[in-house]
Amino acid sequence: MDHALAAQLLSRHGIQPSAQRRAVAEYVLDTVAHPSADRVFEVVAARNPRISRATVYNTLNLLVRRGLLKQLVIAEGKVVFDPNVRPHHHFVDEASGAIHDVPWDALDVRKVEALKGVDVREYQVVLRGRWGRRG
Amino acid sequence: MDHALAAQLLSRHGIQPSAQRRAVAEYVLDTVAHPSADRVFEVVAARNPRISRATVYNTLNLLVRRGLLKQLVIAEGKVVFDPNVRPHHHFVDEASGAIHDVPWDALDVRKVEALKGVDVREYQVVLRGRWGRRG
DNA sequence: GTTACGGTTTAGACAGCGTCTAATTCGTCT
DNA sequence: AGACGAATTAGACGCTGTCTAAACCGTAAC
Repeated sequence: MDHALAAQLLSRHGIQPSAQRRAVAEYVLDTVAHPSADRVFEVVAARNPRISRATVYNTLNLLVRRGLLKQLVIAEGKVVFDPNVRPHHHFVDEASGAIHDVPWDALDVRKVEALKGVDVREYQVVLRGRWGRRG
Repeated sequence: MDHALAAQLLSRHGIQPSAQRRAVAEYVLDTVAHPSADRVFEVVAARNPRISRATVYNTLNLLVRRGLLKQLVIAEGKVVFDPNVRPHHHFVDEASGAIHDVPWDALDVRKVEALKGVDVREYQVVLRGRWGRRG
């Protein structure tokens, strides 16, 4: 994602597009790698040494609050981020730990509405196994 | 769960039933609270002060390896344990963070076998929302 | 009963993730 | 240039989890 588009997106969501926030946004809003916060810090700091860990964490949490990013609790020991904020499922490769998106329509979940006594705000299927094999 | 039954279960799975392991098993194999490792340590240490954090972690990992317990990566920042090792789904209460089991048959997931190029070893639906409301 | 042995437990050091704070820097407006 | 609020920074801190080396069992042999 380029500089100008990142700034545009931030502004449109009420976030002041500082240089550091643009740098974070350029990477994290345009990846399918589901990076952790520390991974984002590594990548962004490599390009732009003038950024601190705290700023990366603050910016990521801000992007989540503003709906540009979604937090996933799927990987052990850390939270990862996904710029795809539309409903979809996730596949976790057990060998590599890599997380892959599975389109919403690829699976069919029924009877969610039939659950009694609960208010479901969102749901997803989390699959684990091996990715990239003859299925 | 009582002393004798815990010892029996451990032995049956090839685990020497020491006093510390029995104490951990008595609690964690008979709860629906989905406790974290540190929570297990708190509860067990309160009853039996002669146990260390390392032993609790070691015992929990051992129970997982032996199939008596399942690890869940659902809560932020920590792993939780579930003595229900049969397939089932999970509901996360967003207000309290509490995790509830949802029976396998309560939901119906279709088209998993139709996924191409993957080898699915297991899957579950993770729901988030409010538990205990008129649904 | 004491010796020896393998397995278990222990305290504490250590590393990674994430938050917080106080001080500094930045951008803008005057 | 000066002043102000917002953003950023380094580092301290707390929690989760693993590792290590030493101490501690329990049992079997003498």
